Amino acid sequence: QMKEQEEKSNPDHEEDEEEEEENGDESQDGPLLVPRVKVAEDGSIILDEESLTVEVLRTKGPCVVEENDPIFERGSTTTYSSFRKSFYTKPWSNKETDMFFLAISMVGTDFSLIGRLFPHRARAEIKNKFKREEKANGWRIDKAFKEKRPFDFEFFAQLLEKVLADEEKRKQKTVKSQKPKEKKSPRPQKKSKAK
Amino acid sequence: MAARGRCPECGSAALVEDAHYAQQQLVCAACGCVLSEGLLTTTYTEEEHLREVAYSQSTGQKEQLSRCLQRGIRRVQDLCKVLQLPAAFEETAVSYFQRALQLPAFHLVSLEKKELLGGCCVFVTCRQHSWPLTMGTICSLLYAKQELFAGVYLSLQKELGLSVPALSLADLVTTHLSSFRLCQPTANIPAPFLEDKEKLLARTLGIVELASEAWLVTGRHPVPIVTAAAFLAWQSLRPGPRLSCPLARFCRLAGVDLPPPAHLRLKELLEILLGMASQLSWLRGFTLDKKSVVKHVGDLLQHRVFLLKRAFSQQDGQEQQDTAPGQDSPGQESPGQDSMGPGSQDKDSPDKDSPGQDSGCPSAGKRQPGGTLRPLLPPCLIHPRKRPRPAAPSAPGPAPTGDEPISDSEIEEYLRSPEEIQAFGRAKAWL
Amino acid sequence: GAMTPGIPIFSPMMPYGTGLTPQPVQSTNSLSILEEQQRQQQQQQAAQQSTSQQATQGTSGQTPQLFHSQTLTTAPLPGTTPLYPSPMTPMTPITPATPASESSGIVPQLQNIVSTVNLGCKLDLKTIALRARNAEYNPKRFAAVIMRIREPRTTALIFSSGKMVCTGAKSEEQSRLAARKYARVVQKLGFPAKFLDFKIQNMVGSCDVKFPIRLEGLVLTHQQFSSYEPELFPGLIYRMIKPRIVLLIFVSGKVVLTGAKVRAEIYEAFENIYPILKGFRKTT
DNA sequence: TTGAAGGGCTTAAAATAGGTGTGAC
DNA sequence: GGTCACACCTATTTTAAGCCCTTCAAC
Repeated sequence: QMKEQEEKSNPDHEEDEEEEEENGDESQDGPLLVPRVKVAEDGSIILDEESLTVEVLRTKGPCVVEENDPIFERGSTTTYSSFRKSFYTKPWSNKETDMFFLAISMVGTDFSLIGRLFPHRARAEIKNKFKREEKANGWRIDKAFKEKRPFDFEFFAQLLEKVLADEEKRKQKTVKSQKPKEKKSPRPQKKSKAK
Repeated sequence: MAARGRCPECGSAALVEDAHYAQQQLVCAACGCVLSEGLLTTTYTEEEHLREVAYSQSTGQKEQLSRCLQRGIRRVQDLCKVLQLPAAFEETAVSYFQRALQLPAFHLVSLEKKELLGGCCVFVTCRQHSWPLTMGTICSLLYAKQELFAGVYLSLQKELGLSVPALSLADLVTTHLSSFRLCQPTANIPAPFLEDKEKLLARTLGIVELASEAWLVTGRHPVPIVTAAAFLAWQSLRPGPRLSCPLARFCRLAGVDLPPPAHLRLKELLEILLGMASQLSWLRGFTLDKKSVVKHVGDLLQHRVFLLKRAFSQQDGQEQQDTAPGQDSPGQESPGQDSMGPGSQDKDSPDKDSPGQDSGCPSAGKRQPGGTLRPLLPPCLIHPRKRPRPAAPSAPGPAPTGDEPISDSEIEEYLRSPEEIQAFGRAKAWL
Repeated sequence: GAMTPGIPIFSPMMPYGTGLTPQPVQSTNSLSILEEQQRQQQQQQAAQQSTSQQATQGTSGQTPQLFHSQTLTTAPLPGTTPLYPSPMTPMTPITPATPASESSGIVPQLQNIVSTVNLGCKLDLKTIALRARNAEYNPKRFAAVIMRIREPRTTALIFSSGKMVCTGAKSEEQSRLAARKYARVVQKLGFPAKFLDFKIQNMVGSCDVKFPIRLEGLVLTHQQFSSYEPELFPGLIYRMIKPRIVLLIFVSGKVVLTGAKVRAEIYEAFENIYPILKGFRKTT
C-alpha cells in the first residue's frame, strides 16, 4: 500500500547515522515493515535497544498469512466485539430540566443528594447534566445557585412526580394519535411554593 | 473471585465442565453462568483445586518460576494452538509474557489483568507477523471485556517499549473474506449471490485502498471498513441481482457480523464513488445515485487516482493557510486581554460556520456534477462539530494575577446560614 | 496572602517516572526559561503573563515561546523507550542558538490546569459538606469533599489531610486564584487553613494544525514514540521524550498535549511535533 | 426502513487517599 | 501469617474523534 511512500515522504531528520540495526536480514521487502529509521522526534537520535525492537523486526517475514493458510478455528474468523455497558441516559425534557435547576437552588452542588431527589436518575447523570448545562447555559447554573430556596423534599418530590406524569401522559397521546397540543397543565407554577 | 464449587450467580453446586475451543470451562448447570470465564487453560477457580500440583511443579522447575508465570505460559501456549498459529509464534509470545511479568508494573496487577496479559502477548506476536488477528476476536476467545483488554495491551506496549505494527487491512481482507460463505458453493446460497473468492478479494482490496486514499480509514475500526468494502465489491461484480440486497442481508448470507459502523463506511464510500463518477467522461450526463454508481465501480477503480484528483480539490494540504492565521491561534492571542480573547473568536465561528468550511474553499456543499469541488478531507473535517465551542464563557475582566483580593461576600455566597444548616441537616437525615 | 513565596526555588524538576529516568542535570524548568526568553514573538499572550510566582513563570515574566533549536541540534537523547534510559545525561545542548526552523505560528491553548496545595491542617469533611452549599461528600464513594466555585469556574477535591487538588482552570493564575478561594471558604468554615506548597501538577493544551494527518504513516516512522490503535482510540498517542509530554494526534489535524508542569513544555512539544506532522499531511 | 440527534464511553496526564487485591519475603 | 510495597477502584478536569445506544423524525 502506501507505506513505502510514507516512509519516503518523511523529510525531516536526515542525519541519523546511527543505524546499527541488526535486522538487516529482512530488508524492506515485506508487506509492511517498520522502517528502521531511527529518528528523533525532537531532534535527538534514538536508537532503540535492540532488545525489544529487534525481535520484533526480525520476526516479520514474508506473508505469513498466505503460507499458513489455516485460518482460525471453527467459527467466524474475525469477530467484531462491541459489548460495553449500555449506559443510556434518558434525555432530559424541558420540564425535568427546570426541576434540575430548582434542585440546584435548594441543595447546591451536591449531586449525590440531587440524585436522590430524582429517583430515576443516577448521580453520574446529574453530574453530566450539570456539566452540560454549565457549557451551554452557564448563566442558568449561576442563577440557580444564587437563588437559594429552602430544601423542601416533600414539595420537590410531588412536583417532580407531577412533571414526569404529565410527560408520560403527553407521550402516550402523541403515540396514539397526532393530537395537536393538548398541552396545558405542564407545570403549575412551581415557583409559587418557593415559600 | 468466583466461588469455589458453587455458582456465584445462583448458588447452585451443580457445576459441569464444558468444552470451548478445545478447552474446559466450568459452567453452572442451573443457570448457565460460566465460572471460568475467560480462560483457555485452567481458571483461577480451578487452580484452587490444583494448587498442590501446581505448586509442586513450580518448585520443581529450574528457575523456580512462579505459579503465576507457569500458568500464564500455559495459557499463552494454548491460545496459540487454538488460533492455529504458526509454531514459531508461541516462543515469541511466551518470551514476551515472561518479560512482562518481570516488570514491576505487572508484578502486582490483578489476576484479572494477568490473565489477559497472556492474550496480549499473543496478540502482539500476531501483529508483528502480520497475522490479522483483531482485538474483537481475541477478546471473544478470552471472554474479555474489550476495554479491559485494551488497558492491559496499551500498558504492555508502554512498559515493554514495544512498537507494534498496525493491523494490516490487506491481510484482514484476505482472512476475513475467506470465511464468507458466499464464496463456498456448499452453502445454500442463491446462485446469483455466489462469488469467486479471488475476484471478490481483488475488488475488495481495490475499494479498501480507495477508502484509505479518501481518508475513510484513518482512526476508524478496521473490520467495518472491510465489511463495507466487501459488500460493495460483491454488489459491483454482479449488480443485476445484487443491487437490491441490503448490507444486512449480505452479512447474514455471508455468515459474518455486521458491525454498526459499516453502514457509515458504506455511505461514505458511495459518496466518494459518486464524486469520482461525476468526472468519468462517459458517465457525464447520467444522473447517478448511490445505487447505480455501484455498476461502475470497476471503471472507477481503474482510474481511481485520476478521478480522485479530478473530483476533489487537492488543496487541503497546501496552502491550508488562507485562513490559517485567522483561526485558532489568533482568536485568542490578538486581543491584548489574555486568553479570554476566545470570546471573540467563538462568536465569529458560529456565524460563519453555517455555510461550510472556513477553509477558504468555495463551498463544501454537495458535489454538483462538474460544479464546485469539496476538498478531499477526513469526514470529521467535512462535517465539523455543530458547535465548535459554545459561547464565550465568561472571560470577564482582565486576566487574573492569582493575587487579587478575595472579598468576604464572595466567599459567603458559598456558605449556608446557621438556619439553613439546621434545616439542611434535618432534611438530609431523612433521605 | 501571598502564599508560598518560597516554593519556586526548587521546584519540581524531577520528572515523574519511576525514578528510573536519570535526569538532566539541569532542570527542565531552567531550560524552559531560556527558551522562553529566546523567542517570543508571536502575537499573543505576552501581555497576560503577568506575574504569578509560579516557578518559572514568574521569574521570567515571559511569554512562552518555544524555541526551535531543537530539531537542528541533533541532541542526543536519552533515548529509547521510556523504559531503558541510557545512563547518560542528556543534557546537552540545547543550544539555544539559532532557531533553525521557523515557528509554526500556532499557539496551543491551555484547556485545563491541575494544581495542588496544602491547607496545612486536618479537616472535618462532614462539617464542610454540611456548611458549604457548593460541596458534596460521599465517604463511601470517595474520601474527599468535591467543591466548586463559579469564578474561576473550577472544581476542587479537599481531603481530610488538608491536601487539596484544584482542577479546571485555564491558566496558572486562574488556578492559583481559585485555590486561594477554596482555602478562604475552608477558613470561613472555621479551620486554620494556610496555603502551602501551591504547585501546578499538570497542564493540558490543544490546537489545530489545519491539515489532515496520515496517522498510519506517522506511526511507522515514529514507532518508538507512538501507539496508534484505531480499534481502541481514533487518535495516535505520541510520547515525546524531550519535553516529556504526551500528545494525542488526530486525523483532523487537532492535537491535544498533556503532562506538562509548565506551559513552555506544551509550546515546546508542539513546535517539535509540528514539522513532523507536516510530513504526513498528504494523501500520497 | 432509514436517518439524525443526543448523551456517554473510550485515550492521555496529574495530584489527592482509604480500602483492598496481590505476591514476595 | 504478618509486613511490605505496590496495584487500582472510587473521584476531579479537559480536549480530541469514533463508536454505542436509544429515541424520534421524515419516508
